[in-house]
Amino acid sequence: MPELPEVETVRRQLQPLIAGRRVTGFNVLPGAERLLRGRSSSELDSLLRCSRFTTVERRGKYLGLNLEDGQVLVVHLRMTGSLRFRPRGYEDESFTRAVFNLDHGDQLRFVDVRKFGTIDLVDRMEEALPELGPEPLSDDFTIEAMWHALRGRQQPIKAALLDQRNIAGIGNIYADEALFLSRLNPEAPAGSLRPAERRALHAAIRQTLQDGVSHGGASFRDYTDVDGAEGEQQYFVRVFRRTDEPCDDCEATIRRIVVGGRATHFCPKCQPVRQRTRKVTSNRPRR
DNA sequence: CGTTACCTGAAA
DNA sequence: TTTCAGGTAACG
Repeated sequence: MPELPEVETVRRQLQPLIAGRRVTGFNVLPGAERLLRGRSSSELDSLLRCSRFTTVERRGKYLGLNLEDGQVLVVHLRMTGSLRFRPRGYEDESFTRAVFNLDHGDQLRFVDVRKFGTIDLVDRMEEALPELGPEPLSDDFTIEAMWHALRGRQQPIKAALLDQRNIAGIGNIYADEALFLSRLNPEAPAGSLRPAERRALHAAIRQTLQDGVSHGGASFRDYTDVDGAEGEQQYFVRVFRRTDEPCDDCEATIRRIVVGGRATHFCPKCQPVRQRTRKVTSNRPRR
């Protein structure tokens, strides 16, 4: 569920809370063993015990919790996961799947209704990451870098934005929002964008992700921050989950279709289908 | 490329 | 009761 802005919100909150804190124990609750992807709770417990957290990094939708001995705890929240920092004596919470006990009795809890989330412990963060495209909020995410990731692709632009190998961190909310802001039809072939459209999309991606971070992420259902609080970005969306509501800009009715297997929301008047004027000539091989 | 599976609860 | 869900990997 959480996308780049939600994960970045967690990163920013978590780092000052756990930096310098020592792990006194770790355990996965019964029925959630898959979270560790084949490793055992006791194995992780012995590897983590007595180590101190330092900084927290983010790459796409992945969090990297660095430990002073060089290990990195790589966490992916998937659809419903959340990391919660809870002080000593805080009440138990439903759907807690794993607990990091910290010094002074505080806990870092991994709460995840659907149990899709993952936790890996590695020596370098990259070891736990799949192939990921550029960071859309970094300085090197230029229009050219974006186009390099999209050119030659026949797939719908919506699907291309969701593919983490193209650009890291965009999910269903921010893909729909970025396409609305740039007035692009979600089904337009990714490789068909003209220069003006590329510029618009690039600006829209950065704008919508930055807005999401500014508002502490979007809580449509399960997302909460490190304190269990909701974000505010859901109050600012232009199309996401606003099916049958009037468009803010033109009053046309927002539609919901399925693109690349995902619910897709758009304004048919602001984001019309355009005639292709430029053929896709090459398919860039993916390594 | 699109579809299915992974899980569980909330909403329709 | 059925459908749907901020994600991704594994299918065909």
